[in-house]
Amino acid sequence: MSTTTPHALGERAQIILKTLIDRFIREGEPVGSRTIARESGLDLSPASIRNALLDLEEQGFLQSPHASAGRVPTVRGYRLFVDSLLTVQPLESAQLALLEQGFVADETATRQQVIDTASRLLSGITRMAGVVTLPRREQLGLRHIEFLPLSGHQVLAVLVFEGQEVQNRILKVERPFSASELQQASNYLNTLFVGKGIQQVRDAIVDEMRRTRADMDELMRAAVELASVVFDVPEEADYVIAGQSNLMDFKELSHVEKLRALFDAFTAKREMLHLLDQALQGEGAQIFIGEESGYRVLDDCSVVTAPYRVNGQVVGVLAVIGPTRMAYQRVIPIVDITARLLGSALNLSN
Amino acid sequence: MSTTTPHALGERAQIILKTLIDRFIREGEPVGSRTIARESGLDLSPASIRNALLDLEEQGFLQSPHASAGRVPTVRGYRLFVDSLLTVQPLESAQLALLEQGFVADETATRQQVIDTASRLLSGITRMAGVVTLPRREQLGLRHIEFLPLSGHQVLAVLVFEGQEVQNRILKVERPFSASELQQASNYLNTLFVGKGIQQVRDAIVDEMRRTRADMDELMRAAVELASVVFDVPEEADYVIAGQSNLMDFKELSHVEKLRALFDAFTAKREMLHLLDQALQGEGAQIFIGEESGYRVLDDCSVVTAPYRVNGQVVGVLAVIGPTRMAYQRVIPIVDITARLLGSALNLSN
DNA sequence: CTTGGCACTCAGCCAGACGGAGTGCCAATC
DNA sequence: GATTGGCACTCCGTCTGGCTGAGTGCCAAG
Repeated sequence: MSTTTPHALGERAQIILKTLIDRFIREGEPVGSRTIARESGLDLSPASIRNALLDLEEQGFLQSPHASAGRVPTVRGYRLFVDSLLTVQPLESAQLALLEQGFVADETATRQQVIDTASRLLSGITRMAGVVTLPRREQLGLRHIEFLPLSGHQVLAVLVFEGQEVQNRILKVERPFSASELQQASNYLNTLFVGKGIQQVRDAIVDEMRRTRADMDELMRAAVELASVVFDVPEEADYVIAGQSNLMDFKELSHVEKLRALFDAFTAKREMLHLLDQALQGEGAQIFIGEESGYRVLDDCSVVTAPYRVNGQVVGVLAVIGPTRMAYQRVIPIVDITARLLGSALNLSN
Repeated sequence: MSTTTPHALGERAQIILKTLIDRFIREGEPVGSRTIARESGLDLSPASIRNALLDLEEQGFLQSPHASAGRVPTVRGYRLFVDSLLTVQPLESAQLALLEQGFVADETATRQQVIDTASRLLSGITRMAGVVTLPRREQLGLRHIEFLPLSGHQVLAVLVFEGQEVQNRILKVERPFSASELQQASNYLNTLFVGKGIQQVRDAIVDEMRRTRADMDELMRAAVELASVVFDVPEEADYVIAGQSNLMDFKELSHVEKLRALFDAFTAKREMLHLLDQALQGEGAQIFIGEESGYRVLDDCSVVTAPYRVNGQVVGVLAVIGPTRMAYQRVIPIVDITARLLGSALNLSN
């Protein structure tokens, strides 16, 4: 809003800003001119640094908590840092090993277990909160559909998707169906739907219903009816979170009220899902710093996200949530690699 | 350990203890003699009260945080209070209505949804944390078993139990089975197992395997093999928790480290499950006060539990977790009634 | 442009003082 | 013998003022 110039910062200013943020991320306390003079490698006196800091503050990259403290990055400062000052560290081999072991090919692992593992690993390695959204079925191909008779007017529908996803739904039906009727219905629907994504299936259902008139027997019509009920249920997005309590250790979040609001948002899920959905759209890793997320509860947090793929399709997002003062250089590659590993762990089972 | 006498407290002492604890539960601050003199209705001077308090302290029902504060109940004091001093309040009708609405008969609700609702209601009404264990399949009768062919060497097993419980498992198999083979296998197993509890099913499997020799064809043998794999998987107990963050508002828990330990215990689940398991054994409502639970993280908490039933069988537990200073008179009936409502909500769908 | 010097600001910490709440004990009273 | 008023004492919480250290902004000299 009050942006005045594109601010192509001079190299000098960039170095100073970078050392300041580096230091602040490491130590968590406002950084003064003397410190920067020592650590920047610039061979300038504190006084000169002070001048530069004053400029940076005027341009909105820094601020001081009070008159005689050092300086602290603003959201704007972090943004610049992340976008162009950051030197992404390669992942430490110990942590890489940890990740790979966590995803070691285990054919018996359920989808849920794999997802849980992913978020636990994220939070464990970063010591912050790890989030993984469940894969959106919308994007997954259907492997199998089956109807089973329960008592009288209840039918159990079983949907099997790519990527370890199995889904059950109990339906009420008008008249009882026998096992063999349901068997036929399942067979019929399988020939129609297998391999398609949910949206395609829906389209196919509409098609079938249109063509229904002449060439279909009553059973097939019933089958399509059932299918239309099953696939009509809108998918509810959801996610798994781990390591919430890690966030309690950061002093910048330790205000009880804020923390509580944050935790509540985690369980309410709605706002969180909105945010993660944005990350789903984008291509690669994405970072939301402080207020950028647009959600009050996240004002003091940053969110580092990366989408993951099954069968080449983006089906979900993982994220690390922590204080704005987080070690972005470290977190970014962690999220990135975990996304890849998770993707292939889910693929593997098709 | 250092119990000296059965301590049949005099009526006088009981009244004083009760008013003190009542007051402390309401206000959360150490209670002094003057307050009790005013509130007990005993028409005694503070000085007399002081004498009585001194006795109660010596007998271990009270303690003072420091020399010139009022007094506070010990675990022992709460115990006595809960066991014999407590006047259980009937549930306010507003809250009763809330509960009943929450469980309004909804045939389409899944087991998971019903359980979630229960724990949310518990936490919502008590403003503390609500916990509900998932129903133990061990106790539930099997309604249906089915095998479905997936690709090549994978078979999907679907188990349907009483009480909305559906369970999927993907199995590896030695040789591919055709759909009709699996159909036959399912039929066969259904005739053997339906209506039985898991343990009975396991027994039946062992039986079948013994009788296998002569009168069974290869397919049936395979069927039993499959079943033995499916039912061999030990059930992992689990629970759902809601309103964790409510606990952050209690000053007695607000020490960050403790709170964090507590939250971690909630997600680690192991110790919690142990405790809840004890409650499963007992008959009715059960209360663990402070250290009575035997788990360090719960030292400053009390847990009020009640088991719930499906088909007359106890299959799970619900609990409210809060600070030792909680309104037991209010919480006990809430947990109790919720248990009943949850039980019938789950029953209803068989 | 850079630098040393300087006055100034401000948070954090310590020490001391004070008031309030509540106690334990004792001697007087019913 | 239980009950009570009186009293000295303890201890917490809060407020105060003073001090220190860190860091600043500005200015004038290099």
